[in-house]
Amino acid sequence: MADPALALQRRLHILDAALHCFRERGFRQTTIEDICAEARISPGALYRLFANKGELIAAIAGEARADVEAVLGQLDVAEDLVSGLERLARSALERFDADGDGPLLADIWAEAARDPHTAKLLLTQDQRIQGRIAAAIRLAQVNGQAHAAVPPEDAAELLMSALDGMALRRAMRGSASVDDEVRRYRVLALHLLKPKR
Amino acid sequence: MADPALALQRRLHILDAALHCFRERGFRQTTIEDICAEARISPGALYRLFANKGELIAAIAGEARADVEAVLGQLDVAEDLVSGLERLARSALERFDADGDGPLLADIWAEAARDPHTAKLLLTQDQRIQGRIAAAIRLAQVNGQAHAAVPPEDAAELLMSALDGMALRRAMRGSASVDDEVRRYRVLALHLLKPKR
DNA sequence: ACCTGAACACCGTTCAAGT
DNA sequence: ACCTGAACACCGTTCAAGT
Repeated sequence: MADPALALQRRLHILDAALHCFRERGFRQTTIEDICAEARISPGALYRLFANKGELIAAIAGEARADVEAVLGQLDVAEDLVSGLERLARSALERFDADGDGPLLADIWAEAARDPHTAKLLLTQDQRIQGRIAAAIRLAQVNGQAHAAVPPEDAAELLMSALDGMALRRAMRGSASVDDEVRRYRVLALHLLKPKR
Repeated sequence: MADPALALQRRLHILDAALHCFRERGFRQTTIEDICAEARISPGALYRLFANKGELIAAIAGEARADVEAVLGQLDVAEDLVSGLERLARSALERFDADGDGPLLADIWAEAARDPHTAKLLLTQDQRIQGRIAAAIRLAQVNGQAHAAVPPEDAAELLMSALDGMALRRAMRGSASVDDEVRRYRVLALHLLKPKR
């Protein structure tokens, strides 16, 4: 490989084309030919940079949820833990819409359930995200903002699971009002973190 | 079609073979040839009873979650609403395991996110299940078993979403202890339905 | 009326031939 | 060193030929 920097750039170019196709048609239905057409290269050129279609899928799967991690910064900035979680939920639910990346997210789950490599990738991410939320809960407890009868780790897992479940349902339905969903999610967060005495 | 009853029987036989293959290899990776070998028929025979592979997938998708509906009967029998929900969660989490039907469930979500026909099928089921849970919550409120600061429909949706999210995560991880997961789910149900006064 | 299985079109992947 | 694009193996679907 003569120029590693150039190779990386070409890889990113191809991944960009792949993302575009996967979003529109899903992993199964997009062909290598589709991706090559979108990236304006030949199959041979693609296979010099990626071993097979699965490698493209794994790369995209890792990227898609990485964006969620970026939103986590909002948790620390928020004036209130529950408001922070509400914002996190809003951005996730808005993104993983039936008309947006919802179907892609569903594809990613399916891929992870069958391919151990993708599974490990997503699990590591999940644990980071969950840890971050658990830390925010602990902080809120210290500040007296949260009573948290539930252990922080358990609460974090429940909050993530519920958000994933809601996002999946949204991917299936036409896009119902995000506001209603966020309101429901807020209720969940309140009940888990601030039980009435 | 000479004998409709025989045709139905043959359809069921083929669907049985398809389920077996889909469970093991997933929708994408199983070939028509696989299914034909499992059912001991020729491709031509299969295509006289099913229009295409998608029809097989849709049929299996509809069936897999129908079993969950059957478990709902436990809700009414349970001595306590939260215990009933706990049992529902246990049976769902046990079934949709990484070594069980978890990967199949993930495939089904992905299919529903792309195919409107499958989506409508799952949504109708979901609404029935949710309605059933909401009704159980309302009953518990009347009996004074649940305080339910949350509207029954919202609580039902949150409980279902969280269960789906947890099941998906289980499909990805190796099978962690079901007991821990069920315990967490119980905590969720308690906090949503019985806020401490 | 129903089936078989060869044939066809399509898709993931490779590799001989080019620059 | 890198690319092109024809070629190969495989898979979903069809249909001529059989019973």
